[in-house]
Amino acid sequence: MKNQFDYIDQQILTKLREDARKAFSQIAEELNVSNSLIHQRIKKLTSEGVIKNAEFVLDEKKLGYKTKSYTGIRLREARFAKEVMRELEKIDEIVECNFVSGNYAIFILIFARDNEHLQKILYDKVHLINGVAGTDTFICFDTCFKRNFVIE
Amino acid sequence: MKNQFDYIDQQILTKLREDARKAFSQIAEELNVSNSLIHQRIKKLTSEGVIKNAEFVLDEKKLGYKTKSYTGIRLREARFAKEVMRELEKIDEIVECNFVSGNYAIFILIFARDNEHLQKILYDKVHLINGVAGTDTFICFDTCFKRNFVIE
DNA sequence: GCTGAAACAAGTAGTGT
DNA sequence: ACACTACTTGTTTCAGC
Repeated sequence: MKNQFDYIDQQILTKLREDARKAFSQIAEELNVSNSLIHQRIKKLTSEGVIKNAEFVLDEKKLGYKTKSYTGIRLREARFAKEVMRELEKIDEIVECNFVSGNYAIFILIFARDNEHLQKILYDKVHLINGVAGTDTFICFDTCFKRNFVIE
Repeated sequence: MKNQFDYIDQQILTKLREDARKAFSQIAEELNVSNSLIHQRIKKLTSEGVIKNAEFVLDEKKLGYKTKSYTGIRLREARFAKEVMRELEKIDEIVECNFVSGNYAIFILIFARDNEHLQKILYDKVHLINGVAGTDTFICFDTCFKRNFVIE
């Protein structure tokens, strides 16, 4: 099964994923096509939702978030999931929230200033949410690597 | 304790994190400062490593990755960690790898085409790495939210 | 540490094949 | 589905305050 994306689409996505500020005109030059073709393709890919947005990636440690943790949440009863999720969304330090299979109902990613701050988030906020039975926290000592998936 | 970043830095980071293609000149206008000041600040923030890079965010599902999973890896002996990590890095579908505290030594994020593909990655690749005792996989049914941390 | 002007490069839209 | 042209806008550098 092949994707609905041709070589030009694939190249555009690859190049812009590496550098969102890359000039469209330069991509055109590298692919030996016109400026406006690149424009049209990007417009198409954006309207299709393949391109979601463009963002600057910032260093969270340099901005004061030294403690990163993955935390699994156990629920008292499975039916609390949505309600708990809505409460979790109110906590700014929780930057990602997933419904998952397995031991935990919900799996979250937390960026805290330090370990003490993380403890406060867990004890004074997450644990007080109605329906939360308990949490298991995996503190991230080091992100060995982080990269993009392959576009085929 | 305050950050070493003033209002202009903070605004630049916030605006560019929301939209990496935003014109620097427009940021200048919004903040009522000169064009070149924005340039100088961005240069400074980039050289300091606060700004890491700029990337387009793509929809992984539309590009064929339907199954996302968080997977914890248990090691036969803790000292295998680095070696195992280097082997994990060779598997393209593993897009993030962390050393963590708790039950698992290593925690990874996998983007697979479907459940069958995920199974192959785990059984035919991860489980064959020397030092890996076992894995626990949390398949992500839904990412309820994903957002940026607050810049203060 | 910041501005302003000027030269250059890129983005955008319309037209034509 | 693509290229060409003309017009608008943004980027970048540097002299000067």
